[in-house]
Amino acid sequence: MCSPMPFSNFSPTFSPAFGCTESEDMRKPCCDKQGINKGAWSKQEDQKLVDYIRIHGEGCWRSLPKAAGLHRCGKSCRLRWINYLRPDIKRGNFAQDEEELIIKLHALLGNRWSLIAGRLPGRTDNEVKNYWNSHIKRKLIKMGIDPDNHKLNQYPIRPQPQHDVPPNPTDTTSMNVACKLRVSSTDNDGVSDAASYLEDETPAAVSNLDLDLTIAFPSSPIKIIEENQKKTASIVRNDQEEQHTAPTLLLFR
DNA sequence: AACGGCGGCAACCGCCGTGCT
DNA sequence: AAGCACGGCGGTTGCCGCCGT
Repeated sequence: MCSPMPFSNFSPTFSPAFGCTESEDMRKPCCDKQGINKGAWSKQEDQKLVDYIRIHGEGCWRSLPKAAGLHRCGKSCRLRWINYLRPDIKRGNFAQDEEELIIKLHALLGNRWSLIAGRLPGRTDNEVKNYWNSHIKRKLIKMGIDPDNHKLNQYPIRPQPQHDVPPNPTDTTSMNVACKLRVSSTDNDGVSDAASYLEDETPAAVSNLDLDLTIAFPSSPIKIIEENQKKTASIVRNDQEEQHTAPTLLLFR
């Protein structure tokens, strides 16, 4: 799912089908929900799971709880291992570059957290998803950016310079901001293409992902010309003015 | 000090794709 | 071909700690 499994060859005794004989365990429900612990994991449970996977490796999650002496559903064990116990988990705050990468990848892939997390070594999909929902989403909303489609859905909360033509606040379509990506897709319809594009890349290559998330108001040809003239003029303006005329996502400056 | 609101995060739920019988 | 179980994924929930009143 995410980064390559460090324990894939963890133990020479690893057998993917450990405790998973067809006659005994195949084609049975995941768990009968009876006598199954739920909720937070205790240290003892964590230790049991870690110890078991250290010896036997991952595989056959359904039979794992029984084999490891855990009163948990296999899914729960898998989740606990992947999201918390794996030794390559990078815990702690997200770095600025990680945050930027998440935003860029989300613009490309949407809510495909496992794909996004796969580009962030040591981060899990759950962690990325939580960070997006609790931090980034709010941040973007504050900036007047729709976190779902990465378009400007309201004018950024900042004083407007007189020389700029303010968008009609009642015309929401004119407020749309296109995220221009230098990859094959330019909108959500291209997500699958972009996803496959990403999937073919190595993590190292992704770090060079050249995403231009400059945003611009879609307009008529005349307006586009006017935009270009403004942009050209804005080059010689100071940085503060430039922020008003060329609404680029601040995060990518 | 007590209480309530809020945010962060771990964990669960339910669906889907895949592979096996 | 159909049915079933498994693994994986995204959405959602609920607990817990922090902070303000």
